[in-house]
Amino acid sequence: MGITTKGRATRQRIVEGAAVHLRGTEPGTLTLDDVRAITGTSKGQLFHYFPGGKEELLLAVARFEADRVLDDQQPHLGALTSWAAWRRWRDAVVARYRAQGAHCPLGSLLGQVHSTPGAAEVVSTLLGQWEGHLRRGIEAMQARDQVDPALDAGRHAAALLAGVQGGVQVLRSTGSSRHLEAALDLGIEALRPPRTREGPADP
Amino acid sequence: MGITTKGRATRQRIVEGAAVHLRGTEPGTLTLDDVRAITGTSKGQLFHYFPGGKEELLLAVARFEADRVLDDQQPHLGALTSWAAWRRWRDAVVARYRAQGAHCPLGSLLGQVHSTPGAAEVVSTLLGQWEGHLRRGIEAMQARDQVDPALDAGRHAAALLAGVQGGVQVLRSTGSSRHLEAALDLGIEALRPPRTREGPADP
DNA sequence: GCTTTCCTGGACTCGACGGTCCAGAAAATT
DNA sequence: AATTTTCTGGACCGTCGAGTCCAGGAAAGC
Repeated sequence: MGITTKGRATRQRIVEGAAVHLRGTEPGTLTLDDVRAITGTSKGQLFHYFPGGKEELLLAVARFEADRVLDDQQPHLGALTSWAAWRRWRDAVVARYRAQGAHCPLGSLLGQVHSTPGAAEVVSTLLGQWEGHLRRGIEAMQARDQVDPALDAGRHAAALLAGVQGGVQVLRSTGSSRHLEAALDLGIEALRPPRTREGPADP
Repeated sequence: MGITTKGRATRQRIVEGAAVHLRGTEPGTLTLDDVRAITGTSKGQLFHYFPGGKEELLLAVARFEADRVLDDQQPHLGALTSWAAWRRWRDAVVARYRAQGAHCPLGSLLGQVHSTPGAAEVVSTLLGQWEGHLRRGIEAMQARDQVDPALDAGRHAAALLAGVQGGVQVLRSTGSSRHLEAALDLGIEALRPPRTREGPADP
């Protein structure tokens, strides 16, 4: 009564293989036979590890990809304590989504495993964590007197997150990162004090 | 050699019926038999009017819905010439997407008929028109000295559009309009002159 | 070493769904 | 009224893909 090391490895191989395939094609076109072919497994194994079938597998992939989304923005996202850090984060986001072009795992998941119970939870968690990082970043800047303390960190974090999400969506549709960059730049700009737009120097 | 009035009506009935169904369910679950059932038509008619099959039908629905998106924001979106008009537009957007909750036609289309040739064009056109309205609105405000003429209208329009798109996406996922409202409010706020945050009075 | 549990492979079922076909009704055209 | 075109209904087909089943191989436990 337990799971062997070999079993764990196979399960992991399935999830990662499916994730890779999902990154290269439209979601919804993914078939279990695709997964079989890519990961070198059999139907038996698929249903052995994911008794809930395709939906359970997709949800596992969703969790896997959700983790990657924030990881790819680290270490910048976790330490937004200077204007330079914000700049690096902004560049990392643009670079990441430019690179992946038409396929945002989050977007794919949002569009695909939408109405299931656990799926909404995965998305909510991801968005919540993302926004939390941004909010704490803004608060850190406020604590350092580089951002007006009267500014509502929660609102700005929410707006910034929305801008990034929308920018990525437009990027996926049109291939241009113009909106993403505009949303990021103006969103960050809005944090700077209105009087001295350059703000205190960054060591 | 021509199309009869009856034919036109049937075609329209098919498109609208499919659109209604698409608004109430996940896209991708739509089957031709669903459309048949809803619109009271037969397979023969479906392929008579849409020889390209499901894809052509979906594309027709996409165009139909894309028109609705901007129409629903009128007349506000077409005349953003005062702060009050911006406010009305903002309220209209929030109300519209709150009401439709989990199903944004644009979002559905983005996620569904993604990779086809004409689909990208529909989305690009819609986004382009939307952004154009916003840009002209900002320029109109600049012409009236209510917005700093040095401000880059194109960039702000792009960022605002991204914020709306992302806000709607979050709304679809979490059910909360917090992000959408934050993105709209802060995006519009960013247009106001920094010195006099209240701006000239609105007659 | 023997038993029990876990792991793997693949053949098979079965339903769903897109798409085809054609015959006949309804309009339009002459 | 005859004829041609368009419209409509529905039976039919082929495929594809999710999920089942079970038999045999590998580990783990005793």
